[in-house]
Amino acid sequence: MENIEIARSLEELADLLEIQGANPFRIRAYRNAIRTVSAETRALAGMVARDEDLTELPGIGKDLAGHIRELVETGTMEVLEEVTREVPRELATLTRLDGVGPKKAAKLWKELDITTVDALQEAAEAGRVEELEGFGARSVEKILQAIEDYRSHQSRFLRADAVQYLRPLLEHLEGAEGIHRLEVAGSYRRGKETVGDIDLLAVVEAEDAPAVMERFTSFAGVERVEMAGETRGSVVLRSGLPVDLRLLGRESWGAALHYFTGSKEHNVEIRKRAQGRGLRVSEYGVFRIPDDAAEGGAEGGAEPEAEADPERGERIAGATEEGVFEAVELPWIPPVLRENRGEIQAAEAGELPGLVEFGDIRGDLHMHTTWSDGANSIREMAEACRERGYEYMAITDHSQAVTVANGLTPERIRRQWDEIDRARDEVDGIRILRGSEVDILRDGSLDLPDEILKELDIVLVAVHSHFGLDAATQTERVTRALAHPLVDVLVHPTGRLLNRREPYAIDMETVLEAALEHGVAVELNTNPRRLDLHDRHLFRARELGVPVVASTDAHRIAHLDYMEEGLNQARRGWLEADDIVNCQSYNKLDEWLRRREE
DNA sequence: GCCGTTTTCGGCCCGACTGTTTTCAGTCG
Repeated sequence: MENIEIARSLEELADLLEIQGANPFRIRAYRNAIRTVSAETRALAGMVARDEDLTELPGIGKDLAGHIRELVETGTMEVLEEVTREVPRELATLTRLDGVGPKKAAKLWKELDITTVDALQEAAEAGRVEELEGFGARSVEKILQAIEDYRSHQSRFLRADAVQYLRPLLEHLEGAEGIHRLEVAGSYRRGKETVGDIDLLAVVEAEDAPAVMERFTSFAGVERVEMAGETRGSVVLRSGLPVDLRLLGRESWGAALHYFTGSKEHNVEIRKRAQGRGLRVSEYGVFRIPDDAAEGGAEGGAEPEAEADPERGERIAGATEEGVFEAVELPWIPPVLRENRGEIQAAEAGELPGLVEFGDIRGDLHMHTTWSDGANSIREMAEACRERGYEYMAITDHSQAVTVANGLTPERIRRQWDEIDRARDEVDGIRILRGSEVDILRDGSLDLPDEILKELDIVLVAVHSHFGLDAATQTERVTRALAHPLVDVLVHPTGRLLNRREPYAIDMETVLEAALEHGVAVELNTNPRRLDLHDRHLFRARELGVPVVASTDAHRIAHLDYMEEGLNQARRGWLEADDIVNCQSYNKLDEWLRRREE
């Protein structure tokens, strides 16, 4: 069982418990555990099998360790069975709707016996929902809109797509009177491969705020305005991309940038850390909590806490992000690392990684040409790589089994070598390696004979068929390929296509261990639709010492530019130039490639 | 349900906006 499946079961449990009205702190504990499980790079199932202590993991205590163990061993959890006897399983999906939380879901179910999105839509259209206490005509309107969004836009936006939709809005805002600074925060700034929405921050003078908000909501590309308050506005663009804008003063810029960059998990840790130092961190700044801030229970709940002034206490930081970190005694942490995956501890110990930069890349080792399914010739690709300042490159067309991509037979490969030789003569200043993206056949054998592989400078291997094998078989298939002595790199290791295809079932921990054992590298495929391996597995590869190749899998010249943005994923996996094979000089690369001759 | 340079008991992150409310609950980020 994969960690993601464990997380999913725990999530279902947490959702249902919340609808049931369980202790909110218990729910929070479950949610913390879910984050731990999904962020963990080792397979929990393996830990269970080896009888390792799960309570070592943060947020997992005796009870949750027991639940997870039970889930791994039996496929279910008694505690989940128990809840589902009382609360219908499907009810959790209602809370996926914008504006519907556990309380409303519970009410819909108890009062109207609604458990599915379909039933909710029917009831809402029939006018039954707006009669409920706490609901009204406006709520129903929002629920119907949320249902429509849910059906049309279940997936997140590719970062690369979001960039396109966002650009005109940024230009529209940059021309506005009264905006002193404008920046995109959120998961976009953290370099995530997909974004759910866009968080914009702008510094404005208080008197300019209404006009700026008006300019934002009146942008021609806005399809509808969700809300527009004094400091916060929210719209949906025609592309479906939701965009939030927050207006703030200069003194809060750093605090707000930090706060809205997230991640939520990172922020929670920072706030806890601040609290331990007698400080309060919010999007407005860092404040010293005044001594007279009553601890006491004497208030008897008479005075509503909501009245609290967000600016209370002495402001000690907030204008810059550096200042916010400094207030909690940390160096500035790059946004790509802010996922609460150990960056705070690393920062404290002065051990933040020196993240890889585009300038560190010396070559691209995965690309296609007109020989298989690419659009440009070998020579054109070579010239384009040289223009990008690379020292070396590899031509890696498909092998024969991938017939849809016009894969190369051994005979055609030999002929291709002649053309590579000619390109080597014609294009100066770059080393052209002869390679192949060799198909891993169903049984884990390779699609080309050893006598061909031996004469290649670099051998990539990949799965392009039989995605549906069960995890054990798929893992066995791939690890068998990695054990072949002539293999250099496993490319797009999980096969995922963002928003289109889930990774195939495979135990990546076992695959990475096999790669380490056989001296094989794994790829970070920087195509924005793949970004495969993803950050957690890159992090794990680095931890184990498995080398990584970052490559574009370009099928035309323009795709060579995927490298720059794609490296966000490498940075999110904490990779430094030393961890990446194609950041090494040609001599070092050549040395590594020759290891297989020994 | 988890956790411990305030604590093994009593805490658990902070604030804005909306809608349906006459003072606040729910939801979201």
